[in-house]
Amino acid sequence: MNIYDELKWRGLVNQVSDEDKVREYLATPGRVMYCGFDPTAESLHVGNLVPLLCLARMRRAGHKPLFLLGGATGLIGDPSGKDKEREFSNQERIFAQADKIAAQADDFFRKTTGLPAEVVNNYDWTRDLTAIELLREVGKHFTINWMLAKDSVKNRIVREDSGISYTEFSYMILQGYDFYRLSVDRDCRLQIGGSDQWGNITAGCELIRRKGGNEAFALTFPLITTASGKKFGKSEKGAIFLSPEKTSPYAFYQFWINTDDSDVIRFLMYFTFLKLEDIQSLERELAEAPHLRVAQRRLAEETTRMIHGQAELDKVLAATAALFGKDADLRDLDADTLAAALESAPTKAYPASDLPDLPQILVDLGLCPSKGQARKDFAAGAVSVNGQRLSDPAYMPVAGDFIGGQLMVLRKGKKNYGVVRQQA
RNA sequence: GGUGGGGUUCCCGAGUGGCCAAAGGGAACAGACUGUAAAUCUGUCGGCGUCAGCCUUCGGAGGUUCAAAUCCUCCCCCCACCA
Repeated sequence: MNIYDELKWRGLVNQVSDEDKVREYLATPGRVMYCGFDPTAESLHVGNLVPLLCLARMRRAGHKPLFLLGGATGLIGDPSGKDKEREFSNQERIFAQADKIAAQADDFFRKTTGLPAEVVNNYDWTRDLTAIELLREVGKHFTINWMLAKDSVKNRIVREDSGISYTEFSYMILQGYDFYRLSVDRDCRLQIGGSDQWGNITAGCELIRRKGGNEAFALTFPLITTASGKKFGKSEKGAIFLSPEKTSPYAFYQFWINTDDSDVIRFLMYFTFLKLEDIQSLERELAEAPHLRVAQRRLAEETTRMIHGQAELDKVLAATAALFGKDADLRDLDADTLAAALESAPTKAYPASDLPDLPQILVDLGLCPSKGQARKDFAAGAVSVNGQRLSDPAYMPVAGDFIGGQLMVLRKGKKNYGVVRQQA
């Protein structure tokens, strides 16, 4: 099947500049396409997964996707989808973040396609561009009238309270120039991106056309939403990052396994490489036995393996079985298994002789924001020690509460764990 | 520059001298029910606390008062209309 049609049944096509021509373009293997990522953080997050995966899908379909790192555009600030002008962050920081993201992209491509990522950085061709060159070679091809009509600009001009700086206003020109350069240097004729990138992408198509190059195409993905209308990709604790340093594999897996029934089938299409018939069979299982959560498990496994690898997934599954399994009595487990299961849970060590009270420990572990709240949580029956609910905040743990003489497992709510260790 | 309207606890938004840690809604957290889902119901929702109370908060700085988010003065910021 043409990769374009696969994107289509997965529900990943929001807008295309020319459906027939894009399909035709993608019908021949070895085609080049790109998607840009501005290094505005030190790690990509699950919100970047759709475009990232799409590049991998392209390669798996025999094409040559480019991962464009926005070293230059990251210094400017994309107004798309933002209702306010943003602060600059300094250049060193952007570049350091760019290095991390490049490494992350590389890791992702090796895991999903077996080959390293092909990373290009727009700073490389923007760095030496003079203002005169930019204005003569690029600026001349854009009319202000046309630029003002773009949603990203219009939305900001309409707002009396924010406006848009000339810097951010110019962002689309730089991104357009990227596309132009890649079309000339790499014969890249397709740019993909989130739905908010439509204006920026078509700016590139327009520039390429006006400068007399090949016709170029735009394709955007839909905005990923959840059935409940919440923003996708945020947990209570904030964004879910792909970097294990910022979001542990355990937390990553938990994010996916908690997906709503009403979202999970869609997400399997967006975020996995599973075939349509496999997803349909999961859909049937979900309908027949929702409590088994087969679809959610599969989604969490596929995504965790994709990002963190099989070895990390195995550890996460062991931890999950220990903490949420049917007959998981924490006391039956040996301390080592438990320690491994709770590897990513917050841990605190105290001298055996000088243990603070439990509310203080909950605060230290970050499970409760304050001691007052911790006491309220005790009163509400939200706290358990080694799997046993405990309602007395004044309870002082004894030696026997430390499994294997080493660790005590605290839980607040249904799924917030912390580990207390005894210091010798 | 002129005139008018504003800045309240995470967000929206009431409150115009004591009954205000401040209505209501949202978000969030927890409990019940479940399936580590959704919906629903219940509770909590500034900090500390031996739950009596203490401390901090209503743009900022002063002042009036026994007592201020509420009154006065100055300052900062935002919005609307006019120039």
